Amino acid sequence: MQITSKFTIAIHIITAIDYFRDSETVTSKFLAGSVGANPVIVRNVMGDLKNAGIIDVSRGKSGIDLAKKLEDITFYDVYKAVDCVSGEGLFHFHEQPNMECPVGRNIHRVLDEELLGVQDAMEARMKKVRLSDIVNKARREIIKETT
Amino acid sequence: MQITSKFTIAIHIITAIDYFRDSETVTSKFLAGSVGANPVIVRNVMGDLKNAGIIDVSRGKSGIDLAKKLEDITFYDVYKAVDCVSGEGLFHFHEQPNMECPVGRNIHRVLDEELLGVQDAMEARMKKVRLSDIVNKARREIIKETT
DNA sequence: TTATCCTGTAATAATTTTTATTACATGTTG
DNA sequence: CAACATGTAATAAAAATTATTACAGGATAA
Repeated sequence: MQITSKFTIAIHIITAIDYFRDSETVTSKFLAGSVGANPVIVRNVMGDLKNAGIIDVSRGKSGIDLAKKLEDITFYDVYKAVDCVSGEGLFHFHEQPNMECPVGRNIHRVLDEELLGVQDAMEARMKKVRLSDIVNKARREIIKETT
Repeated sequence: MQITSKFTIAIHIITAIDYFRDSETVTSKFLAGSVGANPVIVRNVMGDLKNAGIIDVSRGKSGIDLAKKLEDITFYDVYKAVDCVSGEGLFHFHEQPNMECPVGRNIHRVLDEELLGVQDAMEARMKKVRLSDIVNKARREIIKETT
């Protein structure tokens, strides 16, 4: 299993919004072209990012913009915004342990604490990555191409 | 997305093997009963654990046993054994970023390093959880039930 | 204000991944 | 040899992810 591509799509979108802010009118169609996915997928991710207060979107010809400074957006914010692990947690627990069995009826409670610890460690790391790091790095890479 | 239930099944299996070691002949069918999954699923997980040197399995009536001490088995060992994230990494990258677009053709390279950092943090945490912790806790919970 | 463009969202379908099932060959024990 | 278990392939069922179509409704500009 893997974490949905909605996450990398969201990061891609934010990067593109910033990068093309001055040169293009950024729409879901434009972004879909850059991402290589369907415009509706992009609009759904845009909706998530909008609800999370990360981007500003309005209808009509206005275009899309960032609602926060890149320094103030972390991987974690985006991960939460697109709801990568829903309410279920990072680990999918097998659904029907046998309640007649002493191991079966206790394993869930026993494991949950440790599983959550692992998830917490991942999320803590995500809080340390800022979108400004990503965008800066992308700009450097793009400049490097032309030399 | 979530990490496959093969992982929690594997932990469940190891716990049950240890718990029932003295009182039952532990077979894939027996384990499948405790886990609440198909015996073939259990046998596949058993195969993974066997290949990783975590359990000993033999055909015929011999039963299943642990190949290592519980203190020497970590979440990470099990996670690697059942190949939770295959070769692809924890994050599923959208597959077709547009190579005509400066953002599109650089985003993968730019993100990969940070995504790997997150994955590493998760795996590092998994290396700290020992199966002995789990089994001990399970035994305590089971004893608590009877009081 | 009206034509145009774009977002929001529902409904549906296609694809991929997980999980389950059936079947049987092979090895082991007594 | 008989009884039982694992190993594994082939297949199917179920669930999750991603894509597509369609259209209502807000925003903009002439």
